[in-house]
Amino acid sequence: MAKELPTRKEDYSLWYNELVKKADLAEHSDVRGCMVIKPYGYSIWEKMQQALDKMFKDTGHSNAYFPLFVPKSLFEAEEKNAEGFAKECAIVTHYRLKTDPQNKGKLIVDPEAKLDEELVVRPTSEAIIWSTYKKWIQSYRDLPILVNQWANVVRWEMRTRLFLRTAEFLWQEGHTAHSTADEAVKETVQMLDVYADFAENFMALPVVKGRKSEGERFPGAVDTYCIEAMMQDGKALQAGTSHFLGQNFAKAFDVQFTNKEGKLGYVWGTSWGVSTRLMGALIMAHSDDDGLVLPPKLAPIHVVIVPIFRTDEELAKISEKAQEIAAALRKQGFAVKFDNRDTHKPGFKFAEWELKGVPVRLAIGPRDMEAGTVEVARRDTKEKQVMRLDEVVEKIPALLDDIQTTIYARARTFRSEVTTEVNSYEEFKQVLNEKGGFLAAHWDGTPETEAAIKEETKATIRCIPLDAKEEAGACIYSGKPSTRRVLFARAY
RNA sequence: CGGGGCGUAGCGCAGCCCGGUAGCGCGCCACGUUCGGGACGUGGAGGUCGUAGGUUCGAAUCCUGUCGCCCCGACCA
Repeated sequence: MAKELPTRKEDYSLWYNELVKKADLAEHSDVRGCMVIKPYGYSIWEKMQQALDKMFKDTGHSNAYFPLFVPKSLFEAEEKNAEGFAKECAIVTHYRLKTDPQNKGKLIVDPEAKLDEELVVRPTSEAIIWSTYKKWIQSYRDLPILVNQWANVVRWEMRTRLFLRTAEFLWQEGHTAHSTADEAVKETVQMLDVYADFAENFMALPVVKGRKSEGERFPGAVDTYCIEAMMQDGKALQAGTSHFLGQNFAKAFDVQFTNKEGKLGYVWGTSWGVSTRLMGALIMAHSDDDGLVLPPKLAPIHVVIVPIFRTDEELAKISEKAQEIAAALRKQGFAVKFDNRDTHKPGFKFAEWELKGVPVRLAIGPRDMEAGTVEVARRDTKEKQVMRLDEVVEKIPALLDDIQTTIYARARTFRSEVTTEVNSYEEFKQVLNEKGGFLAAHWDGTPETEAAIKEETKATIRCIPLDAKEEAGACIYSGKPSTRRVLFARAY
C-alpha cells in the first residue's frame, strides 16, 4: 500500500490529486490554477513530445514558433473563435511597473505605460498564425503549409485540476493551409489518426475516433474530429482534437491564393492539438491504489534495480552484477535506474518505485548472488518471478512488450465493460447513474435534444464515432428517427 | 459567480470555542543497531501562527479589513 494514498473507491478525485503530487509529477504553484510540472512528470511529457514530434515530422510537418501575445484586433477577427474564447482570456494592458510612492519597496502598474492596443495572451493561436499566413501565401505554389508549434497557452478557467484543466498548459498546435477542401479534410483526418495511433500504441489508451456534434465543435471550425478515452471512474476524457476549419480563418484574415487556373480563392485550413491533459489521461487510465502504472513506451525509467544488502562488501558484489545488467539493457535503449542508496531499505524503495510506476523492478540480494538468480517484479500485475541472472537481460524486452500490451488490453476490456447500448431515456438515465461509462444511443441530431439531455443528466455527446454502423432507430429523447448511435458520457 | 474548507516548522495537522507567549506525526541532522515489502532507539535543529489594523497588562486564540489557495457546483476548445 502506498503511504497515505487514498483508494480510487474511497474518493477517486482525491486519489488522483494525491497521486499526482506524491508521484512527483506536479504540484500547485503560487498562481491560482497553474501548476509546476516537476522533473519526473516533465520527463513523461518529454517522452510524449518526442513520440508525437516524430510522427508529425514523418507526416511532413515542421515546427515553428509564434508569439504568446495576440493584438486584440487580430484576436477578434474570426468572430466565432473570438466569442468562444472571450470569457477565458488573460489580457495585457500595460508594459511597465514603477515603485509605489505610497509604499516603499512595492511596485504598482505605471498608469503612464498603458498599451494603445491590448494584447490577448493566446488561448489558441489561429488568429496570430493566420494573420501571418496571409503574408506567406500568394499562389498555389506556396501551399500546403504544414506547421506545428509546441507552446503554452492560457485559458482562464473557473475551476482547474492538475493536468486535466489548468489555467496555463503546454500543448502542440498544428496549423495547416491547403489549396483544396478535400486536401484539408484529408489532413484533418490524418492527424486524428496520428493521435489515435499515439494514444493506443504509446499511451496504451484505447480511444474512439469520432466527430463532435455541432454543440461541442471548436469555435471557428466547420467540423471537429476528436479521440475520446474512458477513465476508470466511468467518465470520458477528450484526448485530442483535429479541426477542419474550412475557409473561415482564411476569410477572416483575407488569406487568398491564385490557383493553377489563375483564379483567386480562399485557402482551406486545419488545426489540431493535444495537451498536457494527456498526462491526466495516462494517469487515470492505468494507475491503481499503489500508484502510477506507466506504459513502458512512455516510462522515463523502464527498469529499476534494487540491491538487497547488509554490508558494503555485499553491495559491492551486487553492484558489479547490477551494473552489468544495467549496461546491457541500456545498450538496447532501455532506461535503467540502479537504486543503490544506502539510506533507504528495500521495502521503502519497492513502494517508492511502485508509486512512480516503473514497469519492471529487479531485486538482487545475497541469496540471488549465491543461486545466480534475480527477482523480477512487474508493476502492472504486481506479479513476481525468479529469473536466472544470465538470462534476465534477454528476457526483459519481451516482458516490457508484454506489459505494454497487457495494460492496453486491460484498459480496452474495462472500456467495453462500461460501454452500454441503451434504447430508452429511462434506461439511459439508469445506466448513466449506476454504471457510468459510454452510452451508445440514438439521437435525432438536433442541438436542442443534446442540450436538453445535458441539462437533465450532465451527460454530453462525446462523439459520433467514425465507425458507427448505419442502423435505423429512434432518438431516446425525442423519438424522432436516427440512423446511427452516438456516444454519450459524463466527461472531464 | 454560488456553496464549503483552509492558511501555525519542509510536508500533514492539533491548539482557537474558554486570551497567558506554540505542540504532535512524518521528514531533516548526528550516533548506534538494522536491511528479502514503507525499520528502531537515543540525542538534536527548525515556526515574527497568510497579511494589515483594532481590543487587551498580554492575541495563534477575540473583532474588523485584506490577500491567497484548495474542494464541490455552474462553466469548459
